[in-house]
Amino acid sequence: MDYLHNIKAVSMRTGLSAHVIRIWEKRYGAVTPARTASARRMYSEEDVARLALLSQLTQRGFSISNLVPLSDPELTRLLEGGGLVVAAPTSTEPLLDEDALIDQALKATRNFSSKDLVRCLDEAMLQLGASGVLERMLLRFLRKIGEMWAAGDLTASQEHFASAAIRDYLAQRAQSMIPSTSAPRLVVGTPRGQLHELGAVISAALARKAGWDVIYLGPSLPSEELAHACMRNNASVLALSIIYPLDDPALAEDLQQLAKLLPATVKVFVGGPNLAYYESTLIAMNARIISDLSAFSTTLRELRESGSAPNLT
Amino acid sequence: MDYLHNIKAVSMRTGLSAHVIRIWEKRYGAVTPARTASARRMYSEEDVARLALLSQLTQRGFSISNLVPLSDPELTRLLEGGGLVVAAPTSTEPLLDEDALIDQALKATRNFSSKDLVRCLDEAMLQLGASGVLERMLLRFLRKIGEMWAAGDLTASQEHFASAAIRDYLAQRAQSMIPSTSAPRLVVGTPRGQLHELGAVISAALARKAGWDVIYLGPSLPSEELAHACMRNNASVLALSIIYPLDDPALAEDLQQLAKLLPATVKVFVGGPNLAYYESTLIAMNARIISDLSAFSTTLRELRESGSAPNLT
DNA sequence: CTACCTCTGTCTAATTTTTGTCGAATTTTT
DNA sequence: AAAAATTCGACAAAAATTAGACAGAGGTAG
Repeated sequence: MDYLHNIKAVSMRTGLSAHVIRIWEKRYGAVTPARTASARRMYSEEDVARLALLSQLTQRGFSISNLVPLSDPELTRLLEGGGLVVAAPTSTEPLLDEDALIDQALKATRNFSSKDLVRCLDEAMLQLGASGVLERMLLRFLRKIGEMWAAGDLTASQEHFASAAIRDYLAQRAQSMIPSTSAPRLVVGTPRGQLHELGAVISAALARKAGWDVIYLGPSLPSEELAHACMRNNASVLALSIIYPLDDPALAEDLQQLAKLLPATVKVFVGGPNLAYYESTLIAMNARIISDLSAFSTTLRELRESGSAPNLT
Repeated sequence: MDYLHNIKAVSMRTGLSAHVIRIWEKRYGAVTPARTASARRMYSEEDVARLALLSQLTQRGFSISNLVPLSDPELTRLLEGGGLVVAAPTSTEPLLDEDALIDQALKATRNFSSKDLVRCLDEAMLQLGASGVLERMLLRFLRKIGEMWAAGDLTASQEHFASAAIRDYLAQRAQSMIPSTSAPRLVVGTPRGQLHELGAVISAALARKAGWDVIYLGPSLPSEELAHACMRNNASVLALSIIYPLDDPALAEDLQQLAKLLPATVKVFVGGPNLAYYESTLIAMNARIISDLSAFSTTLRELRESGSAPNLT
């Protein structure tokens, strides 16, 4: 019934090293495990759960000494609330507006500093909320990067670096929501030749947040592949991001082919800074152009709720 | 009807050595097999099942002395609740385990099931440890994907999906170690034309684990960009992954140019399934070919400790 | 800006307990 | 006779314990 765990098992389950588990006990009394006759620590299931919570929260930047006085339910709330519950600890910095945050993010990108970029995004999450970051800030950031790149103020490696760092950030912090089994599927990617994946990354995070079961494919997929992935997974939406180049005849052709391959049940959404060149093609294939991410988000929610997705195997 | 097994058979079915089975009986009374008139141990099917459970659980860090007092249903519950495994009963060679995990991962990839893929990776982390997963399993998985893709058994979208899912997984669970300020820098990416980033992802995770400050650039960067990123960040190592195509003359040229652009202080490591085509170029540019990831890992640790990295802003 | 301080995690060393492996002598099975 | 199991004791390796030292990050006061 109440099995007790040795420190090794606890270490494996919580991701904390045995050293840290002991030192937390000694310094802060984080948990007080039972002891065997020979002084081995034996942890209850509750101990393990608490340590797991502490582990998650310290990884997000909370300090262990502040965490320890809290009860388990408080820790849980903190974790779920994304840290919004408790006042920011002793930050005397002036509140940054969206523009300042974007500037900071650009600076971090220029310096290849993932640490600074993460800090900036954390700050932005607090200031603007998840939807503010996804729907507005990151989008503007992305456009800005595009402009600077075109102007030669930013290198491709810096752009790639930022994409990768933001991708990792979103994977880590964006709610790792497990989509319900009834969630409709959405395939995200960029078409062939489109190497910039940040737009797709943002859309994927947004869709996950809207309760969709997202299948993320990454950049540069030919139309057969996109169509195959949609059909194989019975997806009801395909979201594409087009950023550069913005006038690729091969891409227009590819899109036309995509329209032929794709069953009519799959709605196509396309986003990008300036889709004028592809507009006629997109209209012909009945794709919807995303110009506003919050509208995209709303649409996804509506689609999900209207449940127009008869999912079968 | 109740067939009884001799100790050898039990040993093979549970993966435990005959020695261990006996000593567990003697010290802890793990099971009490029937005996023949001449004192041979004869194990029932239930005995075998219990030993198999114990074997699985000890492999995960539970200690045998704690386990023995539990009943079979309790052991089962522990196995299911504590780990994330469904676990086929009683199949146990370590080699087979790794193969089975890879098979599972391939199946998840084919089905575009990130849930299954994550579960499989969690399981693998427990069974093989982080370095086992990074240095062996994922590498073999990657090769297998390459083969299947070449054979037409897997689509590009499936390959992309797996890359993205594994990338997210590693971002989430691999310890988001914050490198110390004195950590030497390493730039990771794939050269121009190389769209498959999984190899680079694995190297990046490995390097982070070895205490390096990793700057991840993602796929397909021209040599100027790679060189620029290295110099801009005062990196001491550049790690490249080359997977497909394996005979691209443009890439060979690009590598030569890279050698010219890169300062001599930057060591170059290159990994890939079969680098014969580029070998002469790589040797000429004094790059080191990675054929064994655990050796790569060791080398990185050594380099870091020998501390030949005068870092400046 | 520097010098100090605290917080936190890592690491080492010496010791003890737990656990797995081995060899030798003996008996049974093939 | 060779192969397989048995028991027993010895031993080696792994894991856990304590205590203390140490280093990096970040904050604070001068």
